[in-house]
Amino acid sequence: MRTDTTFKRAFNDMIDIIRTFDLGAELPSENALRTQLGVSRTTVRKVLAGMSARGIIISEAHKRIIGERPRQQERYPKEQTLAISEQVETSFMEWMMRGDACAGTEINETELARKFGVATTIIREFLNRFQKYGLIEKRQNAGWVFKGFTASFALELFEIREMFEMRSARLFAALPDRSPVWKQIQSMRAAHLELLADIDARFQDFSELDSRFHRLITTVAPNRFIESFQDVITMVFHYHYQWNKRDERARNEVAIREHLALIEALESRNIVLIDRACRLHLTSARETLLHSIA
Amino acid sequence: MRTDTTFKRAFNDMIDIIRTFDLGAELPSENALRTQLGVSRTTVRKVLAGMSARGIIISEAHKRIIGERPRQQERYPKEQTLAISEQVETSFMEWMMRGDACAGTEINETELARKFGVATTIIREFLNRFQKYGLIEKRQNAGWVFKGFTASFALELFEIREMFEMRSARLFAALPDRSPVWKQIQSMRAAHLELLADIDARFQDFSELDSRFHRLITTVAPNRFIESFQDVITMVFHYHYQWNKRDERARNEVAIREHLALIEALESRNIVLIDRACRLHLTSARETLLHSIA
DNA sequence: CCCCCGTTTTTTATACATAAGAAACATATG
DNA sequence: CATATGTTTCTTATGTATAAAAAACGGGGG
Repeated sequence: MRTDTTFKRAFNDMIDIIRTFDLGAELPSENALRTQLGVSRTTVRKVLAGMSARGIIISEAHKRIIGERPRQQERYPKEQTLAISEQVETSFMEWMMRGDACAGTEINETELARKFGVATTIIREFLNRFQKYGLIEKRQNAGWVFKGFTASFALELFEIREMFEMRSARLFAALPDRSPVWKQIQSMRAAHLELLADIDARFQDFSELDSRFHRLITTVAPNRFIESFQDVITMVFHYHYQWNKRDERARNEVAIREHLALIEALESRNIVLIDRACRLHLTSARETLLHSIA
Repeated sequence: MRTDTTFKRAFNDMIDIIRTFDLGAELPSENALRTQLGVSRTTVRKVLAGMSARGIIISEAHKRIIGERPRQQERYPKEQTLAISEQVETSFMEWMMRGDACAGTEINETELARKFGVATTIIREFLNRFQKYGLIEKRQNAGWVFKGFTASFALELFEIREMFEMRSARLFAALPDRSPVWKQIQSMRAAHLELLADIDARFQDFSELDSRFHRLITTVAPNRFIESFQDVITMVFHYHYQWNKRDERARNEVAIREHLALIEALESRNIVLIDRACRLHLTSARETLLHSIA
């Protein structure tokens, strides 16, 4: 049966919303909450009911009042807020990256389902979606093969990445001054500088910033296929570097500086500079990845 | 429960194999047949059993002999040899291309399952795989949206296609004389000329040749992401033009001539010529597609 | 030993069931 | 009559079941 992760996530989010109100304040309408929480009204009502039962909310005639400040410990644990399909992703990545799997390993749906403690349906669905990352391949009537997180995977990945990103970066040169992107680039630079200033403590935050930066660059001229490919890159970096922490701090610092150089080049509108900065960064990122695979 | 399409397909294939033997001849071993038919030995045995039951094969002590020439009418009909998941693909494409769906249409798993007469599981699996074509998008907990077979879809598709194909075509310039690809290019040219000579009767064969040609070009430097993108292109052309037959003959003839020009350019090894021929063909293909969408 | 075939065990493809969640409908209240 | 809440209906996420297909096992001959 379906898990109630949506409810639990909404419940947790609701705690945060309630904390912005004073005790005794009246809550917004169900519909307003629905929009804020990004779930259906059905779920909102379930959350409200749960909070009423705990005394956090008191339902009076035609209104709901905050009766008690919710405590953080009432939150549902993170794991329970993730749909099974999301948990499977993590489990699978871990299985893969941990090195339990080398190139050519056969992937057995039943076995994975057992190992992860989920239904086979979920595994199939996951594998079908995961196929797009280019790491597994289906064989008719006979399961899947893991193709390996190999050097050639990295090279093929970066060949495409280079095409896509150079294409987007070049488009910056022709971007009008009034484009809102320049503002976003500005705040992107600020975010990079901030992170750099506190690099020793926060170097782990880079991964997410990296993804955001590269996605920003590609948004200048949206293309669904390029955006979909960004998912591949994000996945690779997110999970791969989660299991390969070597030189993480240094690696990220270098990348930040390269990003800053690229930002400067973009702002110069000089296509030669843009090209150079972009290629420099991509080459360096590729070498780093290759290095960590070997 | 699982359908026996594998068996039926193998059965049909087996008829063809048997027809290459004389009456009374001894059949190859189960293992040999397994390789020829591309199925498991379990299925081979089922096929053999079925043929024995029909008197086509006579099992004697430690050997099997052909007792009767199988008739074509004993073949299972084509539909019964397609896995449900394959049939769903066709049904879905038809539903989409017929125009039952316009941009923004919400796709309802349950409804599709009912409409196509299959289990919801299959529909979900299909949609998950189909996602990569960029025509549908998933919304959390709320089904899918059809984004429409629109002009912007075609433009985005061709932007990528151009990057990929120009990249591969350019690589030809540096290809050594002894590369086996040149031979394949030669026979590709022959196939084009043949088709052109008989264009009035065979213009419908172009679609498949087109796909093979473009795939050949990309094989010079294999990249799993580019290959996967070829699937998108193949799908688009295959199904779209199945529902848009306008000017089909003329359209295909133009494309064949463009292919021949590109082949010549490739063989010249002159990067400028290659570039021009490649771009010319892609531009023309794009315009044709755009034209047929409008 | 190595290939062939009969048998048994596993795994995949597909159907079906059901609680959670979304959406639609209905009613009430200002 | 517009908006908020109560109720009903429909859809999705996930688990379970099972026949078909694949793979593994095992005994005989050459």
